[in-house]
Amino acid sequence: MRKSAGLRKAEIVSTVLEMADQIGPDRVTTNAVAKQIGLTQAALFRHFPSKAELWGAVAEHVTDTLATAWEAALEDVSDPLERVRALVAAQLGVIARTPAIPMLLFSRELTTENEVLRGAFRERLGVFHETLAADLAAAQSQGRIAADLRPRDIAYLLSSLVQGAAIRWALGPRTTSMEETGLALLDVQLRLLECRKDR
Amino acid sequence: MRKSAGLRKAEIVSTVLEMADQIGPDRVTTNAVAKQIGLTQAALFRHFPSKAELWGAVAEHVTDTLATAWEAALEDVSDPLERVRALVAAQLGVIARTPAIPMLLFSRELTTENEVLRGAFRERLGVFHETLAADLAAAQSQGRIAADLRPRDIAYLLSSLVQGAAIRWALGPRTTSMEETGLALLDVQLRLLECRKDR
DNA sequence: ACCTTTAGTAAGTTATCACTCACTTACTAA
DNA sequence: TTAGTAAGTGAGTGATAACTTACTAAAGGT
Repeated sequence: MRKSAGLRKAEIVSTVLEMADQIGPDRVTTNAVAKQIGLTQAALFRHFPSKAELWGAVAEHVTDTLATAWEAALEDVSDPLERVRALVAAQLGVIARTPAIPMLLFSRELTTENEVLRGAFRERLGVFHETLAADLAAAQSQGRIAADLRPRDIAYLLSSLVQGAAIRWALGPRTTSMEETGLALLDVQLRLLECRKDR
Repeated sequence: MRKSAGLRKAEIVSTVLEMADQIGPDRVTTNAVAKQIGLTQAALFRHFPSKAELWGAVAEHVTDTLATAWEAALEDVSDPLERVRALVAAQLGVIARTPAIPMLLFSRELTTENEVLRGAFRERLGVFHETLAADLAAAQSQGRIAADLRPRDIAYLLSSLVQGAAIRWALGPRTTSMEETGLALLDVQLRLLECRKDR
């Protein structure tokens, strides 16, 4: 029953993420989290001095998860278009495994409440965008995609693809696999990008 | 000072929408709205029996605004690709003029709290998607876009484009015009779709 | 076996939320 | 002019949120 502080902190963070998906981020009260874990509400404040810092830990966990997934996806992949596909696939995978993320972006705790966290998230998404743009530029210099397209514009289109898939899945009945439908759309978009070469 | 019920209701709804954008949907308390308008909190309940019904009126106003904008955009436009562009542009315009919409999609009031409203919103987005898909299919039969693309997939890509632009703008510093950047991306995407014909 | 550390508890406090109700004041039509 | 109606008020209510404090008991090293 009684866990070490480190384990308990991790348990709290992951419980918050689960509940944020199930009932919405704003419904995640300290009481609800404590009950879910099987502790009293006061026990949470032994591990996190305030609810804001608890959300901070959650945000850090999410951004770390994203960064790790990108790193893993790009490992030993050097072909630019392969890297683009791997990056987008990784992003879809993390969101599918952490379905609270889309809602989190718009939650009170991470936007209105905590300007720093909002900045951190934006920065992370910026890194994603720039990485995509860099690989797209490389693909362009190899003549794999049309030269008259701006890499950043295409990167925006690909980022939007992920976000759109996530939104439809988050708001929808969640019957289909977000990862599969997202990847299918990605293939369509990548084929469009490569089309001038094909024929 | 004293307004008719119709005017007051409209004022309350538009105030809620403004404040939802400024401070986030969940921060929009009855007290805050009343103070903003210059009424007592109790006065709101003279016009709306509950806060849930107030949010219902807000959602109805938003969906009506969307439907009207689509209708206006499609009027006297028969060329399929022109219609697609007009639809997406209209969507971007409404969101730019009603910036609370993206947050609203993920707000507690319209998702966790009120399943009916959530369904209404989803249905509206579904109509948008189907309208796009129909015009894309028409463009396809005219040979304007590649025949091996599925209209619904392209419609998803275009919907995602709007959602992505809205997200970046909602989370970002809002320095640039969402409508302009969105339309620029739309042109890029439409050029990609038409490319197989061009050359 | 004992003692220090620390995870956890019980029972609060304060603030704020949506909502109510008895009452008052401003319009309007006869 | 006046009576009726509808908009608006002031002062509440109970529920629930985050957070506090004084205490308890389980680990772990010596």
